[in-house]
Amino acid sequence: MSSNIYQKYQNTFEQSQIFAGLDKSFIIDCLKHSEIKLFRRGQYLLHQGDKPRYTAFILSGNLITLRSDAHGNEIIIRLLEAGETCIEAILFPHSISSPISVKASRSSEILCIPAPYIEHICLKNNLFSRNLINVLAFYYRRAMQQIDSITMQDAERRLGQYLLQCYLESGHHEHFELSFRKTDIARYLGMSPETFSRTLKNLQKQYINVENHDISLNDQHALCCFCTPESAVNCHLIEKCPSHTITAAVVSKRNPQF
Amino acid sequence: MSSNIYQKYQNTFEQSQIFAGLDKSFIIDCLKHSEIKLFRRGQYLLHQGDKPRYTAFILSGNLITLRSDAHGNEIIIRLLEAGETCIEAILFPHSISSPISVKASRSSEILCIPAPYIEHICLKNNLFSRNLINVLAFYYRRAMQQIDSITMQDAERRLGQYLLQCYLESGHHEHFELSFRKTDIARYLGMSPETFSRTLKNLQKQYINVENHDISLNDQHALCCFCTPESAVNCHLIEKCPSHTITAAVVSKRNPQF
DNA sequence: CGGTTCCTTGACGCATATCAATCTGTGTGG
DNA sequence: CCACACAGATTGATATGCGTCAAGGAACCG
Repeated sequence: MSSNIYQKYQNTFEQSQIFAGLDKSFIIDCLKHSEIKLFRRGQYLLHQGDKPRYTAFILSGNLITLRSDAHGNEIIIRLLEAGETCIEAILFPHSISSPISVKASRSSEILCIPAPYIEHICLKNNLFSRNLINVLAFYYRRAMQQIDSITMQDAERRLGQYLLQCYLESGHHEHFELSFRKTDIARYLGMSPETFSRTLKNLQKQYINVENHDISLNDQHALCCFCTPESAVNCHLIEKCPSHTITAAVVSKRNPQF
Repeated sequence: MSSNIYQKYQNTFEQSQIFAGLDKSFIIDCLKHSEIKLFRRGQYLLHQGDKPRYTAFILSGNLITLRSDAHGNEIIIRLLEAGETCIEAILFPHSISSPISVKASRSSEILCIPAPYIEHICLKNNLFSRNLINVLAFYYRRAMQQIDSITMQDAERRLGQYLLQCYLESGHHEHFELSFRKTDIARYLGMSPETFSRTLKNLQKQYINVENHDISLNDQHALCCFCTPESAVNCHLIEKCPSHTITAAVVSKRNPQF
């Protein structure tokens, strides 16, 4: 039973940060203590203000984490793919109210790992708690980048960086597609859907070709001008890249004080 | 030696999140493996792009974490007081380059806890690694709030919320002072120093009195209109508060889906 | 095929950044 | 102790990026 599920999603487990390095028996034990739920598009896993009961691991589909204010305005914090987790940060310390909502952006199979079990394996398994620390640290750093880019970069740079990231995550395919609705990507990048649309049109003139949700780069290096130290890490064309040498120079210019 | 230092800063240790619940011997052992350094105003503990060597625990003074782009523009991620830590998130996984710089905003005594020792006690002491998870989760949630307020709130609301937070942290003293330079607070709140200055002047007309870095509230509830679910948790005047009932209603309106 | 949701496009206004000048406070050295 | 210097803060004038409002168009789904 759990074994079947393990095999079906083995790749997803192995490539995830949260289960990295953990063996089959650990994951199967985790599956036995958890529940798999199906969420349809637009359905909520958690509402702002609720107390979370489990951590969500995406087996398939996409989730969105968001915050909304009293006027109903929404801002999207994260766009999640299979193998990612959310609602980890809200379990610690337990019994706090959630500052975010989580909803499915398309039909998604979610592994719901109960909060008490998470606490249990945190204490029992050092590798798991180490993984959890890595995950939290990773998303915390990503949040810093978001703050940075929202305050210091204009809409075009933000969108360009996002597209570059999609390109790199697609495995350097010059043709890829957006996994989320444009409205959601817009809110994730801190801009209105209208601005998103206009900005994409501008980029189209210079770097890319857009057809609905399909993006094609004019050439391999089309988006290189949007490279950052963070995205450079995931790029395996660095050596040949004209703009990377510049980026690298800027970063290494600074010297440690001690 | 280490024992003297422990006694001098006992309160700071006990009230910190990272050492919460850990006993004297643990902290003294930690002191023995660490080094106390003095940083003067403006001096850097870490530059963007460097590999961090330790976690910084503030014994006294103030630190600032920031990011800067190629043009020299800076944005401030956190403003830290005694008892807080930074450079924890950057140690996991180890040997990544720092996405942030850290500098002292005034003369500060910093306990520098070496990265290898942190890793060591993470594996050895479950309570410590639990604390670390709490700390990371806490700052991650704070970063989400920052993203939220930068995109959805105007300058006046952001500054009002910040002042309310200062008021609450001061222990509800109607008179308190800003612990940081106004320029730095401005960049932390995602606005220019000029906008900060103008916005503060606007608030002065209605809610508060400002004299340099000294702030006095017109009355206990002067800043209540800037209350959020996050700040409400730290407020012990909630029952009597006119605006809180409204905030509470908004939050509890949403129902869990299951 | 009709309806709904999502996306696009245009016109307009505002909040906030930027530039530039002045003012204030603080600390330093003579 | 005063005067000078400098960083920080304020203030005004101007520019602009982006949000908002409103309407039209395209794609999708039952």
